[in-house]
Amino acid sequence: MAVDREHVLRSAADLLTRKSTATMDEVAKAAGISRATLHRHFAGRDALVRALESLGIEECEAAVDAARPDEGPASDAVRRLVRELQPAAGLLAFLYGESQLWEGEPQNDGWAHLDARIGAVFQRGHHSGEFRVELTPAWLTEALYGLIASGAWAVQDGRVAARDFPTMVAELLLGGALRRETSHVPKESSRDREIG
Amino acid sequence: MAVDREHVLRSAADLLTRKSTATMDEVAKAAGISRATLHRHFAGRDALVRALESLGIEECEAAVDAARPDEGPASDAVRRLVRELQPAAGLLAFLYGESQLWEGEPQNDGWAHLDARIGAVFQRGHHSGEFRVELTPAWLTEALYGLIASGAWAVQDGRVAARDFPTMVAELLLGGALRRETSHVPKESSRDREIG
DNA sequence: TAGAAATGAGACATCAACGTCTCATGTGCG
DNA sequence: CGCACATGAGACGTTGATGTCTCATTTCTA
Repeated sequence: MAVDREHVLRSAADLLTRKSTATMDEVAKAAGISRATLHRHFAGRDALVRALESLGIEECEAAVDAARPDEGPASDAVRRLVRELQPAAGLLAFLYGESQLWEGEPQNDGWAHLDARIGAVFQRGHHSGEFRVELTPAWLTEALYGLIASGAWAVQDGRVAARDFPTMVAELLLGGALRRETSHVPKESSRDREIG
Repeated sequence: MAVDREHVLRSAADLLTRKSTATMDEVAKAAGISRATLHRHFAGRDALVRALESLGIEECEAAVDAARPDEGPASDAVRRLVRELQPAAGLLAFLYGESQLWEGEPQNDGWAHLDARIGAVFQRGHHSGEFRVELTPAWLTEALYGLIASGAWAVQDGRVAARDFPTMVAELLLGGALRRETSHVPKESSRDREIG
């Protein structure tokens, strides 16, 4: 009976990832509930997007936690990060596009916290000498979001296989960020394969 | 008297890059004309976006031409390409986001032509052994668009300096695509500096 | 200069999405 | 069983953007 708020948000995320301009009616239908009920749980479109924003931040924070960003080489941390972020990639792509519209509005500062955590990984890579200093942490963070969004869309349109997503994103990003002498990009250490 | 169609399109591109949901009224104001006149030149919002699409394709094609994609090392071709594409980056970012909405609609197949030309550069890099084969040309092309869009937004929000745009985008992209033994990224050859 | 053409300003109807509301139905719980 | 509550369906008014139209004004041109 009681609507599963989580399920509604997941459905909305799925739909809005594919069609960011979807109607409240479409969102409701996608979740299998009526528009009235949708409005009972989310005061309006804004409230829904805010909720999705919170969900996205939660998922990303959880992904960063799971990626153990402070452990081992920064490059491995980035690989883990991309892998952990993949489930949230679609939602992230939607929110990344949406964020271009919030001009001066009081946006959720959860993003700032997330940016800082991710930026710290790149910064760590700089200090350890793993990453090239020409590319700033801020830009690498931005590029990570951008590549994840591009990857999510490419997967959705069938231009990239879902199973290749982590490799495509992480190896492209790292190749640019990683300073290394050899052309061989190491496989992920076996320790990092327990999940994938 | 006669409205400068080019100027209207430029203004619209500038505005829509910053605010993709801008109203026809806002577009008109940004171009310094009345909404009525805007409608006289572009039958509606769709027509305007179509025109912007054509403009974007034109500019990209011109940029690819100017980048001499078949000359010299593929990596240098990519650097030239990014540099030539920078002026169109904002428009490209808008259209890239917009393209996520056209599901099955008959989109301008000028994009296919452009994709093919850009993809060919990466393919050339694969065949010559410059680029890593793990990253497909299709993905590299997608990533190029994504990074240009990310770069355009980062510049607009002041997170990246405009003058650093070509370096940030090209070096990140190439570092991932380029197979090289040394960590030193070569400066652009002096031949390529005549424009920048 | 006079006519033709283009523009600006604004009125107007239309339409789609929104948000609110009501009422009947169905489900869970005491 | 009977009550309370959540839902579904749909009506309703509102809003914002769109597209069309008119008319006075300005600008170009013959």
